[in-house]
Amino acid sequence: MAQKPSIAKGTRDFTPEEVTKRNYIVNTIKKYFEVFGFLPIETPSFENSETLMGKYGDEGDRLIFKILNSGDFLSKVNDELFAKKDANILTPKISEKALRYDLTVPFARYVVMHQNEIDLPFKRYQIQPVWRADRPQKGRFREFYQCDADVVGSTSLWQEVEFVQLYDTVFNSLGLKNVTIKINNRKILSGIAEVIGAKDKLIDFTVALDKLDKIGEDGVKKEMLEKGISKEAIEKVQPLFAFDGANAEKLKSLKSLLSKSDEGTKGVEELEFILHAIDAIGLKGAVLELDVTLARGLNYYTGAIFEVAAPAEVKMGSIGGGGRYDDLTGIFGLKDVSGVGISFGLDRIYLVLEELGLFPGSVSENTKVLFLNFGDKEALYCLKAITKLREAGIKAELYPDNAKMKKQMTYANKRNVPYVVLAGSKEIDEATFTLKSMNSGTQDTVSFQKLLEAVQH
RNA sequence: GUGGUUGUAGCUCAGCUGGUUAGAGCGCUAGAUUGUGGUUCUAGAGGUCGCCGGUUCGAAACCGGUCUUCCACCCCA
Repeated sequence: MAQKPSIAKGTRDFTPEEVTKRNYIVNTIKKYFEVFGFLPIETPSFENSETLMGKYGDEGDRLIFKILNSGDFLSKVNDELFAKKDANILTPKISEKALRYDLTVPFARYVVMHQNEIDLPFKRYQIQPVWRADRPQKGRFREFYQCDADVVGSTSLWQEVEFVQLYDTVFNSLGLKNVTIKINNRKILSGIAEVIGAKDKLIDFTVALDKLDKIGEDGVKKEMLEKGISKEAIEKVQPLFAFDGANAEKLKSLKSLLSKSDEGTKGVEELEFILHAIDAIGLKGAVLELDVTLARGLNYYTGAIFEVAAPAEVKMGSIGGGGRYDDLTGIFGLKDVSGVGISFGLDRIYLVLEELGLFPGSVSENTKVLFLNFGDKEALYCLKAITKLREAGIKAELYPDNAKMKKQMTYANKRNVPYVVLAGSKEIDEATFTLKSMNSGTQDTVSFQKLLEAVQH
């Protein structure tokens, strides 16, 4: 006897109900991607390793799933190499492909490879699974879907404005009110680091600042000290910790803080542009909030940074994120193509909607009419009617076996089928059908036309 | 990658300081009901106690390893 089967860590099966609900989210996102003018593309689930490696930092490299070479994958490894046991040297010898880690880097590769057939600015969306060799946690899986929309070939800040609208539109349509779209600008972070004289420590500085709401002011200061940022520098950032109030006030104090940094001032101006535009247009349900502590790990962001936080009552990490990257395709040799994009975290949105009970009741795609099977002659009679119902777009099916009636009825009941049709020799002789409503328990013997009408609404 | 946590019937879980044949509820199958589901009643099936090894006269229980679950950190959607 075989062992009980299992699935790999951090992966999941999806039941028909779950897939239906996931489709509901995906279809909503897809609809608005298209309404906003984005075109769909798809890329392979695995890429050449050199396309992915080194694009996400050391931490990212560790989390990339590597694919073992096919055939004799040890053929390029000699004893000397093997004896060293150095994974960094050995890995490229035995693995030349890797599973996609996100959709942005493959998109950058796509743009470079298809540069001659793409009309800039190019707006694309992509909804595909990605894989990370992470330790699973709540809302963290090793296989999960990203839903990305990006624009390349335009530096216009109107794109950022539209992305904020897109986030607002999608989450509003999903019934998810009170999401917070946090926005910041990489140039502001750079500017702050410059002003306090810690420009070489930009990454450490932003990573520490990012943790403010998690470990508090003292925790952040402690981490900055540990990373070698001077006490005087930390002193100068003090205003950031007391940052509060409306976006306009925040902008004002940022302006004075960064007056001596060209880059920082540029960042504030960009942010101001976006905030003013959104202010003038208005949002349906989301709140746009300037958050100077928002950093995001990906190193390629150069301008605006977005992150969407779920409603406060749900304990969940971010359900979306994105930003502006001025030179993403530069890593593949195509200079001066600016991009900006956002991502929706499908799996986390699912968990949030589930927790808040926001899935509409009508997402089920159930069969509407089940015809019971009393034998081949009766089944043929039923299938003719079923064919006509299907032509009318009604989900109808025949119970495949001539099983006991109780069994067939139980099946209909469990499947939550609202109507059952019984047609035996009596009905065949009269050219009628007995239609039973499973909800009320009542039944009537009717003509096909009446059956169709009854089932149609 | 670091630290902790979890695993017993299809599901949710009991199972005492190690001691006969491992239990419950729900679900499942059959019957009461020969062309009628949900409710009720009756009966029944279903477990190598995650896996491998060790301690012991004896292990679901104790020990080691491993896989898995969930959580925190790291990082991130």
